[in-house]
Amino acid sequence: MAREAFQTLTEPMYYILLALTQEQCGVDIMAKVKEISKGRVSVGPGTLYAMLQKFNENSVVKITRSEGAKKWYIITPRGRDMLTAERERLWVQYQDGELLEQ
Amino acid sequence: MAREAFQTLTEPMYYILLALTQEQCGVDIMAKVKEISKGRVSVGPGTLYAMLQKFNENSVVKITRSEGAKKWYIITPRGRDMLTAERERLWVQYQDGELLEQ
DNA sequence: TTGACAATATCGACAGTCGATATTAATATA
DNA sequence: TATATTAATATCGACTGTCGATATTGTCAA
Repeated sequence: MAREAFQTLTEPMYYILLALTQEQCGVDIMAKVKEISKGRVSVGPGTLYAMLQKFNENSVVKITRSEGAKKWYIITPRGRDMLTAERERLWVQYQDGELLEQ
Repeated sequence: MAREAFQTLTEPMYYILLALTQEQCGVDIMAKVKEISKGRVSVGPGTLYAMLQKFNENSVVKITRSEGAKKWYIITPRGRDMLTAERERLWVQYQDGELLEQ
């Protein structure tokens, strides 16, 4: 049986989904990721468009409209759930590192 | 030019290094990762031994002693710095997800 | 129509993950 | 001493995701 997809989100995935809490087209997502991460993270086109396809196939994201090749995306409820779960996981992982302080 | 190694640590890497804040051999690391993560994370041998080699080559970890094939490892100061940096990154990424709450 | 541009899509090389399996070494037992 | 058992490490191949370079597609202005 196929392993559950997107068990833990990678950093690019996380910021792509965060960007898609508002409708955005591809290039806007790249800009938005930079904005949300205050310049720390940048996602290249190879990663982005491959991921958008995978996310779309898995109903994590959906296409809202398209003009020619240009497409707009937004996160789905399922995607939001994944994002929330991932955020909690980040918190737990951060907490598990507390033994560094000792 | 080679890209800087270990820019962001993956979840397995993070817990392996956390386990190595005390001297451990391979199988003990696997057990320790489970313990630290309260059962949430488990690292298989394929991931572990490949990573230990890479970490060792990059002075993230060092071998303290060996008996036959069995080796003990511990984190280096460089490894500790990486772990601290990664922990801060996790916190930042968590914070960047705050816009989900709005 | 053509040229420039904006946006999306694809490509190949690479890093890391994973469980299954192989190898190695120490120990127990006949 | 041989041999079986066990514990631990090491390797393998398939797979997912990343990345920047490049190709493709579509739009608009001249």
